[in-house]
Amino acid sequence: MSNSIDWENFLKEKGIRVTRQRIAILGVLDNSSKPVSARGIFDELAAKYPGIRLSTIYRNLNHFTAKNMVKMMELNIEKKESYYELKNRGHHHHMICLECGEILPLECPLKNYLLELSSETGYKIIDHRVKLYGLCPACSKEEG
Amino acid sequence: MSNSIDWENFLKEKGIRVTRQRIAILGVLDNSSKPVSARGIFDELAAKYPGIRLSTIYRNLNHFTAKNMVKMMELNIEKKESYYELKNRGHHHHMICLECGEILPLECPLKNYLLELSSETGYKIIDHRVKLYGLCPACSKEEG
DNA sequence: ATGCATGCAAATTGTTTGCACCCTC
DNA sequence: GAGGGTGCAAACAATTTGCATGCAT
Repeated sequence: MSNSIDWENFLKEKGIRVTRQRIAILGVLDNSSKPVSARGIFDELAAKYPGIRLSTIYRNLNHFTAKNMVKMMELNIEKKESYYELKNRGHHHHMICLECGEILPLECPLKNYLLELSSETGYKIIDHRVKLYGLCPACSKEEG
Repeated sequence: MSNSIDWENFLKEKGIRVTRQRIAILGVLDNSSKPVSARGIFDELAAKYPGIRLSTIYRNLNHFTAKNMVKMMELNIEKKESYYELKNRGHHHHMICLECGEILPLECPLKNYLLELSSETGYKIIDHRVKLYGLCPACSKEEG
């Protein structure tokens, strides 16, 4: 909700060309408390930016991902749609309610485990994903 | 590698109609030490079952997933392709080498964490996914 | 002025669906 | 013989790509 971020400078500092569309996309990502899909971003922008195309969204999301500004993830077990989140929120994971879709951020429970595992196996662990699926208190009540 | 599993009976016991294709698909899953994609299964079967179609593979994988016989997952960060694994291997996770694609099964490090989290938050945790990405010892050497 | 970014449309890829026919129970 | 399963083709959905033009540097 940091309505005031100076995306123009943010992009300039990263050496990325400043365009209306890029600022708009970053704005949507920043305004959302949970990860958003490309289509989700598109839907929010379509009104204000009549000409905007999904390919533009995708191209920029890929660009941002490569520049390590956003993180791509799949939130649903079955859906093939990807979701994106600004990386400035710090490392965390998600718990998703299978019923209502609520998304809860979680602190990473693997810190120590990764260190141990790395030294045990000789693997250099670069990235990891953790997702929990379940029913939030409200929805689990309804189920009985 | 349990070449001897009696899939016919296996299916019958589950109340699932026995077909050549289903037995073949289960065979491929069982013979593979790592998760396989629908296309992967198709490629292995195309020779022996000339008429077989990807839609048959998908339909059956969905069926098996619904019957809780296999588990669907995405192995690659970027790829949208789903992978499938027999559930008879027990609960575990995967570490994937980003360089050579080697897949290592991992014991679940979250058992206690999930219990705690569940009682702390009131969430009923139904399922979860953990994936680690990195470089296996061999590949990390090459990178320097 | 140069080159990267965008709009637009068409191509790709993974997966699903409709329908007629076939096979299992 | 009845209903589910399969082959085949066509539909879908998410994402990518080619190309001409437009805009940021």
